[in-house]
Order: sequence, then structure tokens, then C-alpha cells
Amino acid sequence: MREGGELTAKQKRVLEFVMERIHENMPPTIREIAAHMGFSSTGTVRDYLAALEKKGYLKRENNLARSIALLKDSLRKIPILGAIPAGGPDLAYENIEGYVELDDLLAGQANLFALKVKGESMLEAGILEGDIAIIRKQSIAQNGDVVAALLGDEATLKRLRYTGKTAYLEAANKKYPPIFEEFAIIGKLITIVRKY
Amino acid sequence: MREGGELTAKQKRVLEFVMERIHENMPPTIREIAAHMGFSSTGTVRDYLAALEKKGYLKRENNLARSIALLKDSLRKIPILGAIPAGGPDLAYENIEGYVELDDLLAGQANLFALKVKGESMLEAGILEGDIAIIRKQSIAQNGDVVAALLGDEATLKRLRYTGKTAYLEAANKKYPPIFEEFAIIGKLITIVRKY
DNA sequence: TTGACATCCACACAAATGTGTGGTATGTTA
DNA sequence: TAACATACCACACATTTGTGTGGATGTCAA
Repeated sequence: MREGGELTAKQKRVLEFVMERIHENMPPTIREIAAHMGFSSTGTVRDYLAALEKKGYLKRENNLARSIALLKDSLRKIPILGAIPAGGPDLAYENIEGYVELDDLLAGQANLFALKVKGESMLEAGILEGDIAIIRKQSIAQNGDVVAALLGDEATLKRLRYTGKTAYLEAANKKYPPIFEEFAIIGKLITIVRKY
Repeated sequence: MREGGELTAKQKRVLEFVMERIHENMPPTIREIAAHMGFSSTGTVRDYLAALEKKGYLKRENNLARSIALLKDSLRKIPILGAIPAGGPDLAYENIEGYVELDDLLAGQANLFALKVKGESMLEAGILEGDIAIIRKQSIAQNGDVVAALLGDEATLKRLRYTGKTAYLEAANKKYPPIFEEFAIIGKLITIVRKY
């Protein structure tokens, strides 16, 4: 018998279609799957969904339209590997330390916006030109936080510092002196994303 | 009259419920919205959806179950701001340069896994300890690519270099010498994510 | 050879779901 | 005042959608 996670080629095609639809819009109906696969019977799709459910790829609710929920969603859940065996990354369960869930990265956060990093003033903090800085809108921050600040009508990313009463902005690059001009904090850096 | 984007408190509650459901599972039916809001008539919900559609927050298809698609989705689509007006980030349309779509970051990519960065060998490439490196599984790469490589049974992140026939691994940190030992490429760095 | 599984079909039926019609009431704006 | 948006209700109806029943064929392992 086929083992737990293995899928036949056609089952995989059905699953991929379902995943695609879930990500771009909503789960498909049985008849939509039939149309896509070229099946003339809804019963055929039911058999496929039952097989996929049995193998642990998805879950359905009774009598509910479009009630397909993914359980192993490789598009949204990326495994974080701990040990990597000599043969290469196996994605075997023993090696998975956790998951990066894209939605978790930002879910529940309100008032987010993003800035494309310009310049190299935060180079030594590992923030490079072109990086996308995801920022939560707020007007106060702690000493040491990286903040987006408004200097005149320019927004910059800098580290916030306090010395007694005075607050100033500090670059993470020896070439850039600290900034003591007037500024307004517009948000706090919560995530850096860099695409290669 | 209320302007384009403004919502009443109740309309906002309906929209938030719809967004929540879409993100965690699938769009709700009209009757599910009614139950959540405490409405006894499906017609009431229809009116709300019509208002939200008119104001540009969502879009529906005729006669299709659960066919609510979000048009302004602040959970998945984070606006990238260009100019930031003096009053602070407005999230007004004039200022939005584009969107960071979380799914776009990785969509369509197969065979991804993630590694938590250990050590400081890639410091000068802006890759810090604790960063999450998202890697596409592949066994060949170009000169200059940052790759995850297997050295013995350790996985490390390094820059791949070719000199004539020989390939070696290069750190981005003066303290670390290049590595000429035998290694296997297990994947190529696609994205760096750092949470603060 | 029996059983389990994968891979299809047709068709009827019931439940879920969106839509249509027609109300009531309260405000705000032109 | 008329027009319009908001904010609800009830209820019938048509369509969409999931489910049930009863098949058929082929493969593979015990």
C-alpha cells in the first residue's frame, strides 16, 4: 500500500488545483474541480477529496459549500530545518524544527506600511539598500528601536536613542553622524524582507 | 454623502469579519455573516455587501457560494509608501508606490525550506544571526549566489564562487577565510526575513 | 483469489446558498 | 420637501452544491 503522505499523479493535480484556488480566491466546489479535471461526475471528485483527506492533506466540513481547508500547505507554511542529513534536505519530519508561516509574520498587526530602504545608513545593522522595511505606525518608541522618522519631508530609517531628555537618531554606519535635528517618529520597524 | 473609502462602524465590523474568515479559511456565506452580526434576515447582509462593494472594498460574483473577494486587503497587502507627507503616513492613495504581497514573495515557488541563520559569517552581506533564510532546494547555482551548502553534516550559508574549474565558498566577513573543502549545494537563498 | 485501492461514470435528492420582492424606520443632504 | 443612504425585517424562490446509491474497470499485494 501507498504510505501516509504519498500521492498519485492525479491526486497531486487535484490538490494543486485546490491549493491554487484557495490562495488566489476561495476553495473550489466539487463541480469546479470536476470541470477543471475534465470529470463528468461529481462522484469522482468526491473520491479524490476523500483520498486526499484520508492522507492528511486537507479537511472538509459536512454539507458546507467550498469547505476545503488545507492541512499541509507548502505555499504558506515553510518548514524550518534543524539538522540537515548528509544526503541533503529531506523535509522529513524528524528534521523540521518549526514552520515559517507567512501570515504569522504579520497577522494581527494593524497599521502596517512598508518602505523601500534607500541608502546605506543602516548597513551595519544588516539593513541594505532595496530591502523592504515593514513598519508599524506609531509615534513613540523605545531607546534602541529602529524607527522610521520624518526629517522635514523625508522619511528615513534610523535607530532611536535617548540621552537624558534629548532624543536623537543614530545611523548604523560610521560614515553617517548622529542626527540631532527635529524629527517625528512615524513608526517602528518590525520586519525586514530582502528578496534575492 | 460619505466619500469613497469611508465605512460606517457596522460596515467595518462586517468587513472585518469577512476578512478574518477569508484569512483563516474561506469567505463566509450570507447566512454566516447574518449569524455573526445577529441579523435575522439575509437581506440585511445583502445590503451591507452591496454597500461594501460599492465603496470598493470587495467584489462578488453572481450566484456563486461564498464569492467574496477582497479588493483592499490590509492583512496580506501592505502598501509601500513613496513620499510620506509631513503629517505622517497617511496611507492615502497618492502616496502608495506599490504593495508587498506576502504570497507574492514566495508564490509559485516549490521546494522551499527555511534555515535559521547561525553565526556571523555573512554579516557583511547583511545577513545576521537569527535571520530566517528561505531557500529553494537545488544542487547547482551561479557564481556569486548565496547558497546553503552542506559541509560534512553541517549546513551553512555562504557565497558560491568559481575560479576556473574549482568552486569554493566565501564568507561575507573578513574574519572567515574562504572554504575549499568538499561541499554540496543544497539550495539557493531566495529571501531573508528578519523579525524585530 | 480475495480484498483494498485507484479511477472513473450516471443520476436523484436534500441541504445550503444567493436572489427577488416588499416592507419599516431614521437620518442627512440638496 | 424630495432624494438618498443607512439600517433593519420577513419570506418565497431558484440555483448551487454536497451527498447517496449503484455501478464499472484495472492494479497490486496478501
